[in-house]
Amino acid sequence: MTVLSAGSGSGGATRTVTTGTRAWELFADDPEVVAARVNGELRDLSRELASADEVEPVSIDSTAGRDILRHSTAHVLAQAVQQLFPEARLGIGPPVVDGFYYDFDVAEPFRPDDVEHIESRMRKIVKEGQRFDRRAVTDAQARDELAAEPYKLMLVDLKGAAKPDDGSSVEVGAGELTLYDNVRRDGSVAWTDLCRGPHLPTTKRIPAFRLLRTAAAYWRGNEQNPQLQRIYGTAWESKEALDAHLHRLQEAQRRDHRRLGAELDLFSFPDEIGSGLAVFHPKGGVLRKTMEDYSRRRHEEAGYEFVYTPHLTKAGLFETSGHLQWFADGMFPPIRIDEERDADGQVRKPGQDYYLKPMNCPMHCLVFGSRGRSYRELPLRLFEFGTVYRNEKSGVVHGLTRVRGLTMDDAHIFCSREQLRGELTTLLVFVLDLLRDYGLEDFYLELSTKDPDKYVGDDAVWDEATDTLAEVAAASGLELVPDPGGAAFYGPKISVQARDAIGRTWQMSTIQLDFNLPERFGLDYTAADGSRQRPVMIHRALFGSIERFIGVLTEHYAGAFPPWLSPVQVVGIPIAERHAEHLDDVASRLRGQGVRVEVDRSDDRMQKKIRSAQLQKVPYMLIAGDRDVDDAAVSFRYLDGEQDNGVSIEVAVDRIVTAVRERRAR
RNA sequence: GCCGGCGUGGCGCAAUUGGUAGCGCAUCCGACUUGUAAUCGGAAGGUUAGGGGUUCGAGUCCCCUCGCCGGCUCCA
Repeated sequence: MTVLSAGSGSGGATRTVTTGTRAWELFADDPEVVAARVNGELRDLSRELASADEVEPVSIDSTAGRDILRHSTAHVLAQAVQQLFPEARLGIGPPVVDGFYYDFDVAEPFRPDDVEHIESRMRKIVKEGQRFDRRAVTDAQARDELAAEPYKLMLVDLKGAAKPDDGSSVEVGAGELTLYDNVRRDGSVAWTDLCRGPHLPTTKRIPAFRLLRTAAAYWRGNEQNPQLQRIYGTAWESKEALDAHLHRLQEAQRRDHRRLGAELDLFSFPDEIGSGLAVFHPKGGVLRKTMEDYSRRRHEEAGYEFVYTPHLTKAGLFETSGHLQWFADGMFPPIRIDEERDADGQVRKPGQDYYLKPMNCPMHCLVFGSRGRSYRELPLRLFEFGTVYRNEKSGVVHGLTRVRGLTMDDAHIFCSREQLRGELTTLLVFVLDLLRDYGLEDFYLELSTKDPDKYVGDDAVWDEATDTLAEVAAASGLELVPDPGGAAFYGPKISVQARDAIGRTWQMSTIQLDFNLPERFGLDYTAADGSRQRPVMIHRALFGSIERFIGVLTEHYAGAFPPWLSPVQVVGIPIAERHAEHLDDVASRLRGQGVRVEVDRSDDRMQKKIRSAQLQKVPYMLIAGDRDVDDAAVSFRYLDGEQDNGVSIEVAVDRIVTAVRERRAR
């Protein structure tokens, strides 16, 4: 037998033990070890080993170890729930990122104080130190023991067909069925669940956990299935790790763009307008305008041409594009213009349906098709901050990240097949460069490829395009995550995922090939040899939606935008009223250089003014008192509390203007 | 769309078993003029999201609508 050190994957000391040894005997002196990886497969510490086995300890603070901890905690949750609510039927209880959940079928949904009771019952179970005891059973035995658990019975029927992505694989694997008994110290069985394991040796080995929230969830993730009540929780290898996680949750809350949007007076969602429809206030407006202006400039430099198209169109356009056939339920219902009849009842003007546009591409196709096109015009890059409306389902609307009215920084590139490779290469570089300029640094790519059952277009073109995307992605040096079958029916796609300041990932830009729309719109151009050729179309958006991008940046920066984006860049704070004039002079010099600056002339005390500017997250506070006035200087205070006193006005203005121009962090 | 929770001045929160809607911040006015995160005093501000019902009486109980929050499903 070979015993490896945790996480080593290879090497390690070789120890000879007899068959029948149990894994825990090997790691008895290490309390962190909660399971074993035997020949690459996770096993309970109590499982017997064979002499040829390669055994690696699994530590509770490893990824696999935490999953086991969380899954075991989910069992404790389920036991607690069934003790308190004997009629509750069990769904599934897998570990998820940073935690776990368990689904229950109960007559009454859980209430907040139920959760408290459940949690304290769980603590009792943990204290009891129940052993997790594995027992292999036949299908018939399992059905017999689980007769009262209809959902578990369904899982038994699904055995082998369990999808890895719906969580059911934690209950049943492809091999034999197993039950886990929770055995008390006195040998009595407290509770049993269908589960493939592995588990912690005992409940006592759960160092720290917390129940977080309840919610409804469809059985096996399908809307057609009944809804179960889900309880979410988290569990960690130590109290400190749990606290750190709860602190991260708090941090995410502190950064919530909905909260910061109100605090910083950036935007709001007036009930009077409707769900998912934002208005930008002056401070959010200047932020947005700055973002857009910079984007426009970069697009201009990169050879894009600007177009403008209306928000509303007759139904026919979306019949041509196919949107009405595919996505009608995501579109707002039509505005019906009734037909008009004359006195004789003859139709004078036929009725018409008009739709709010959910996408800009059909309009851009019309621009391309508005006259004959030459190969000399390609690639033709049409750009628009195009506002679109999507009838998002009521339950999904969420701050700025999921809205019903949004503005895409949308472009459609029409090029020849020969140009595709070059265009995609420069495009990806352009996209990443621009995102970096806005302060996102950490990316990975996702390549969505053909769903063989659902696509249009020529296989050869698909292959070529997909290969090109893959090459371009590889050349970027970024991590590439394949998403097989994830492409839309009309073409493959690369999406850029960005990690923010606290490590969350957001889907940002998409670069999507389209073999469908040029066909549907009958677009063509005259090639050098005089033949008519069909262009390939690339859809691309960097921000995705500007609203959402503002939301993401707000959370990324926790509202403390870098100077170039900050709605108010400088606040002048006079120590006494007599110093205000001096700051007005400085302010007007800054304003002359395009800096957004205010002088706080309120009758608050200076300390209060600092606090106000701090809460508004203004990057530069310029403070002036007698000393500064005498020296023709100002004193800097930055958001981190650092000061730089007695800086000459000359230097101060230059420092700020330079930081803004170069988009520096401060 | 589904399940649950919630909706009280601009914001954050109070309001015994159904019995006169309060507080802090912000706002406005006045006083004060102070070197790095909250000076003091005063005033104004609410048909308790909207509509309907029960009741002598509803912020509180019931129904509907709208909106928000947490999930599920969805996201061209």
